[in-house]
Amino acid sequence: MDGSNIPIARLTLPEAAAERLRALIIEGVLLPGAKLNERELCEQLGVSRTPLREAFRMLAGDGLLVQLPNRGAQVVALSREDARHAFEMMGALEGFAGELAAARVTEDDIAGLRTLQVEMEAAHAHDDLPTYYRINRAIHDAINAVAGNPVLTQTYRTLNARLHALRFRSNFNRAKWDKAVAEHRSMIEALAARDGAALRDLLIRHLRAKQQAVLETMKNQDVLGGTSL
Amino acid sequence: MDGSNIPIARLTLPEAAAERLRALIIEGVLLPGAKLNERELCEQLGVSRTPLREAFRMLAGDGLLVQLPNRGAQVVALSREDARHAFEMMGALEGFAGELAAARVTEDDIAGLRTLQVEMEAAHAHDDLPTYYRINRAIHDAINAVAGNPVLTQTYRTLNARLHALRFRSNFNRAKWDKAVAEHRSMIEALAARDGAALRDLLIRHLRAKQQAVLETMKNQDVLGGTSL
DNA sequence: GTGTGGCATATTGTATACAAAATGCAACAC
DNA sequence: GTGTTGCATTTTGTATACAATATGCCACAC
Repeated sequence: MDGSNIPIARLTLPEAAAERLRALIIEGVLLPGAKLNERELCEQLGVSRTPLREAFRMLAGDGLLVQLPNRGAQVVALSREDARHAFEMMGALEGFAGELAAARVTEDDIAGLRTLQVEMEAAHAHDDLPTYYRINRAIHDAINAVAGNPVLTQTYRTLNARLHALRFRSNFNRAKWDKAVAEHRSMIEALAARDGAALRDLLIRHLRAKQQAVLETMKNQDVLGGTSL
Repeated sequence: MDGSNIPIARLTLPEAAAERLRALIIEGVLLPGAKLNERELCEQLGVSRTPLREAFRMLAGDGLLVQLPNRGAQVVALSREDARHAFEMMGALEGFAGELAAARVTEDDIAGLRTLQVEMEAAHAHDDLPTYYRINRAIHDAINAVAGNPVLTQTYRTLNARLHALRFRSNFNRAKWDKAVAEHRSMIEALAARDGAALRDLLIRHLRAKQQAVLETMKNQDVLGGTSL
């Protein structure tokens, strides 16, 4: 026996529904604050209310949905303060991941990251923004993976999803892009040098730049929504 | 209108069931690895399967339960590695909370913490372990509250619950107790001095002591359970 | 004995039915 | 007009019924 202990993944309906909803939220099809009508969503997803409601509970646990008793679920709408807290936490998580990664990184890991960096520079040179975003995410995920702490990775992913659900359109200009690419280069160098403190600082500063850009775009909607979490 | 915008908290059945189950798990009535039979639990909690299953989803999101498709839910059984990762993460969270707290603490906060410290020393002097535990928790919660980041607090609480579910009985002796009380004293001093780095180190070291004691007791059950998260 | 097939039972997964609460609207009072 | 009451409708909350899967056991072959 022992097929490597990997039980073939058969998605149950609540899991499938949650995955679909998560995507809809992160892609911005379901916007922050949107009310989710159960009956309506059931028809669209082709499931009955029972599994859908279980999906709601899962997403609420991830902080993507807010459920109000007798008043249904709605997509989380982070206030400016909420976003600030989420980014602050994200900085701590990324910084910690960097420290761990620097302590545990292997030569193979570094080689892999250097490849990603080359691809990123290419995307940058070709003005290929979608590819840049994809590789950017891959690099950050890789650092997290190198950190080798599943609890951290899980927390990071969940919070990341919540931030993506913000649907920010920060004014992304050439100067910021150039800077970001350069920062990634520095990160990989810090990692290769096993300089945890430097990598930590780089990651936190890197994120802070994004945070400021995002919070800038949220300036006006200040007291609007605002949920507890 | 405006009754301070505090909608009276009416617990829905899934929430109530989840709260009850969470308590049962943390108090050790439901032990790690225990299989949860839906029908059975329904009778004991006096709810039907629908709300119970929603409660399961919530607790699974908190990492207190593991759900296997078609095979039901069971209380999470952390492997030694899982516990190590959880503690590692916890250290990062507490350390970060300490840094934030040092930057944001007010004189009132410090006064409150000093009071707690006095109570802790009293409990220590009277050999009152339950009270000590209560105040210990209060101090750590207070530091987290002073940090002023709800996202951090939420993550901290959730992970803390998972660790408590381990049901460790680390050999707690007089020497360790003395040391712990002294460490708390140092923490509050570091906080009063607004020395974030020092507080961070103290909190991490403080936790590491507990971690080592716990992992020690888990030495034998090494490869036994082991869940993914 | 060991292992296999197949059935009965138990358990979980999903859909639906019914209950309770919230919502919207119209009639009415003032 | 403004505000309020009560009812019809919609929506959510919970229980239950039915379907699908897993589990345990026994008979049987070898």
